[in-house]
Amino acid sequence: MSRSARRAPATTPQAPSSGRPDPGEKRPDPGGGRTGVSRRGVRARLDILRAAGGLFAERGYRGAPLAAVAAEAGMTQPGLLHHFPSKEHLLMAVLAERDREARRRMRVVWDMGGRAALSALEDLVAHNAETRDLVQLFTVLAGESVSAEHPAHEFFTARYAQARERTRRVIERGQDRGEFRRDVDPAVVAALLLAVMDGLQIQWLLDEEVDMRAGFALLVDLLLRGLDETLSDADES
Amino acid sequence: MSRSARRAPATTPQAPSSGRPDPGEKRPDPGGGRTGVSRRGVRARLDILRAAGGLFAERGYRGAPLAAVAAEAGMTQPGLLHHFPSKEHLLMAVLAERDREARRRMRVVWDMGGRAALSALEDLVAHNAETRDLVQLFTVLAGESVSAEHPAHEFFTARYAQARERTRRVIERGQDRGEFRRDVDPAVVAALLLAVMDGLQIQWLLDEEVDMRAGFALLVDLLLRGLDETLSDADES
DNA sequence: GGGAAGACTGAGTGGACAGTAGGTTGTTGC
DNA sequence: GCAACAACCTACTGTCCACTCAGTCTTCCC
Repeated sequence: MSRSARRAPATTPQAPSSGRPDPGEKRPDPGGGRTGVSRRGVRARLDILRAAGGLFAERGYRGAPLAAVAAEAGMTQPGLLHHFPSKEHLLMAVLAERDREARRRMRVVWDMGGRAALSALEDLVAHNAETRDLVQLFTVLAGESVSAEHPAHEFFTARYAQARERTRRVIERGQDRGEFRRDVDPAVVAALLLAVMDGLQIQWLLDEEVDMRAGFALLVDLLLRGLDETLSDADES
Repeated sequence: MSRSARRAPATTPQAPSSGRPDPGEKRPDPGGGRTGVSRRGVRARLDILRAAGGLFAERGYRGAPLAAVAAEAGMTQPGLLHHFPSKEHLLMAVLAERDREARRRMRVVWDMGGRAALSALEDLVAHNAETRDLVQLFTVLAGESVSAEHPAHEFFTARYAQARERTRRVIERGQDRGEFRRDVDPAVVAALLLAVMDGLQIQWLLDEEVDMRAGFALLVDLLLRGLDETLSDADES
């Protein structure tokens, strides 16, 4: 009778790995046996995901009751649970959905390398400063999920590990091209870049006066100066 | 009959501003009327604050039931509520307590200026890497409290504002001494420094492999190079 | 247009949890 | 040692909330 006796909602963001069809993914052809999701259902799922994204961002996962999400989506709470078998499944679906959007934007950066990637990252930060909802969702949930038993803990652990890995490769590519000095650890630069983005987001969310763009631009400027291959003076005090 | 009809626990961290004596603050002399806190009570309060600090760090404020805190402190839940009239009061007391410790460490940095302060900050980061509990408490609660209606929202807003302001002055002092270039905004540098500390903490808490010290050292190195008064070449591409 | 599956609703259930009431035990100043 | 108050405890209340059940309405393929 324990709470976690039901089917676990899968730590990987893509799908709750249950027998149900992947939510939000419209099946192109139901085939023969009239099984799947109706057009109305697809719409309802999108409404729920949108509502959940907003409320989780505003109040956090634990602070947002399912009934509030359902009301925001224009239905009752059991109605919502028809589409997502549990609150945890809903959370993972929201993360998968929003993560897809975030990754699409990051791909622009990851596909480049060196200096170009850094200025693409600056553009991303500028874009983030316009989309408070998405930023707040990930910041609030990342903070909440530092606790080991939070349902999104493993999601964020994996997400950060991957982001660091890909960003590290971006820096390495810059080194390979001779744009950056080789005596700094690309992994450390990657962690630093991600840290600045997150840290500035927290401050910005708490106080809109904080200028994320200026802060990140300063870091990029410092990196471009400090990592410049041509200026490698060896002054180690 | 609303939940918030009871006495609000004060947004400033120092005291719940209620008629009760300031918790955790042993009254030096009860005077005449036999009013105050017994030696046993002082001990109990400290136990509760320690337990609450640990559990709030582990599970977050909303995720940690009062009964669990009480059990950890060796008493029942109503026993705990004898010392702290509500969970919210307890949270503010924990924050006040731990913040005092954190400020004491920051004072070393703030009392200095320029380069010396930056290396003092490095020491602080190194110290943080040894005290996971305190770091996790503030990281988890800061994330949770981004939501506007979180009880600690205003606490963290004020805390960050003050930290930025004091760090800004540290940078300004460096400029006044001629250690740093004057063409960078000290407020932006301050936000950047705090952002890196927070961002690295999140990554480190999710994955201990992340090297906070190396990340912060890199930033300081970049700052020392980039802000060096003597090397002010005016290459603005 | 009939029927089967999907998309719901209203009315619960059970458990977790913050806070209360009122009584009992411990401590301390006189 | 004895008031008086602090420091508890047991038992309870009210509420919130995730989730269930049993049924009704809607969609959509044939």
